Amino acid sequence: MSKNNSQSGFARSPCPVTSALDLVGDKWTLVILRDLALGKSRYKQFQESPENIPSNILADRLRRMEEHDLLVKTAYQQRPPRYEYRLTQKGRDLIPLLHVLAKWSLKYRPGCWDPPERFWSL
Amino acid sequence: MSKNNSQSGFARSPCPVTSALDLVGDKWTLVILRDLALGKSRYKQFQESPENIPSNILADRLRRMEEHDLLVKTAYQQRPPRYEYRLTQKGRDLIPLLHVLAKWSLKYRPGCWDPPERFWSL
DNA sequence: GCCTTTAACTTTTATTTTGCAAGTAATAAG
DNA sequence: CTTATTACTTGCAAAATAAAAGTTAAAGGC
Repeated sequence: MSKNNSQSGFARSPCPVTSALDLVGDKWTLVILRDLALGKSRYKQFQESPENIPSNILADRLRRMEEHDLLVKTAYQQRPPRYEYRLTQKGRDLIPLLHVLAKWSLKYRPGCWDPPERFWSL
Repeated sequence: MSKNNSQSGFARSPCPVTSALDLVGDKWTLVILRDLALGKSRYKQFQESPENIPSNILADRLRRMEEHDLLVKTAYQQRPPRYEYRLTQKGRDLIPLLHVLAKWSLKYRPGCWDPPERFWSL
């Protein structure tokens, strides 16, 4: 049920590269972070992204990201219960990762689209 | 046998964030990149890193990274056959990712170690 | 020549993670 | 009372990852 290495909090090693990757280095977390950074905040909106994240994975990742305080989940109405997800500062501090990834892709992956202007100013 | 979406070369979408993640957004590729960036070049050296990458995965990732031109594999002697792996410019251009990850960890993941001085100047 | 060692993998067999399809809960609207 | 919407959960299949052991091609010692 848990995937972490003993008590240390580091799944693989205390290396600052891998310790971050232990939290965000999976197939979907940074995709969700991108959506959050671009202003999406609701479950449905994440599902509508072109990558088609499976619903169970989405629920699990949102849960884990909240657990690690990358985002906060709040009800924006209670009848019927509806929620929104927002990045914390800890989560926003990962946005530079998205910039590096995007710049690299624009250089080396022909055919990928240009992000909206405001992406770069996040 | 292949994991890519039709002909486009993009496994998930042409988004510049996900298109890079399609290549390096798995559990091990960036750990290997870290080792390469820090000067390791041989199979055995990667295996000795504290994260303990499984041997079959290491072989597969090195293969994929070469396939995507993130590194080149060359024999540094032929009897017995021995190889070394070196980053290409395309691979080196991913190093800023490691810097962002490490900075974030130093801020938010207490207990992880400080990288060697020369890590930051890569 | 024979035995042990080393580097670089591969193979086999688990275990875990991811993906897909369908289902559920709590309302609102008609 | 029926349909729709949002936010999920559940069950099962498929794929990825992991652990352990085995293989290949030599070198080096005795």
